[in-house]
Amino acid sequence: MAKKQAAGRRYWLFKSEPESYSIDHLERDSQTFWAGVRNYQARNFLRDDIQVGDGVLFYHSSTEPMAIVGAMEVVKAGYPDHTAFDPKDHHYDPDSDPKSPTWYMVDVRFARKFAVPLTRDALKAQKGLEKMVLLQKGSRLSIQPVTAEEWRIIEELAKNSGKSGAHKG
DNA sequence: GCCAACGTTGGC
DNA sequence: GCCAACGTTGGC
Repeated sequence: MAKKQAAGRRYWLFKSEPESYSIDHLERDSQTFWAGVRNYQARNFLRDDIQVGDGVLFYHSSTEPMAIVGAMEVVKAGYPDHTAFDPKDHHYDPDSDPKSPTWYMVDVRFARKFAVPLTRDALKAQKGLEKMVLLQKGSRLSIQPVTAEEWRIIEELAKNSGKSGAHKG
């Protein structure tokens, strides 16, 4: 029981630059493998912690506006990132041996796109999200944990901004 | 476009 | 095993 705790659903946030892969790409594809993560801390989450059924927030980074734009669900837990083995792939890593892979990925499916993106500024202004990894100064983790409480607040925000968006103001 | 924060590499 | 140099991330 060391590895698979029977704990409940857990929550995460994945970053992506929308120019390379956006929520709209995911909606089009409906499912994808989240490849190309080349950071050990993020790798550990992918390999060891992220489980089928976990909820994942989709964050658009390095864009205007930076925002959480929707949600996904994990449909396959950590397995070797094959893009590391392909010399033609942008994420090729000659040090990753297929017999003992360095890098891992998970599969996610599109759950929903928020009616209104929850911008970084809005998140920063939101009570209860002060400790979000995303909002910590200098945080560069592209795969990061989200607490159940943070998830709840964000779901609520998404729901409410969706409503008010209909009648502006 | 700038640059601070961070992670990785490599000389010693 | 330290740490300076370097490359990258990503907010601003």
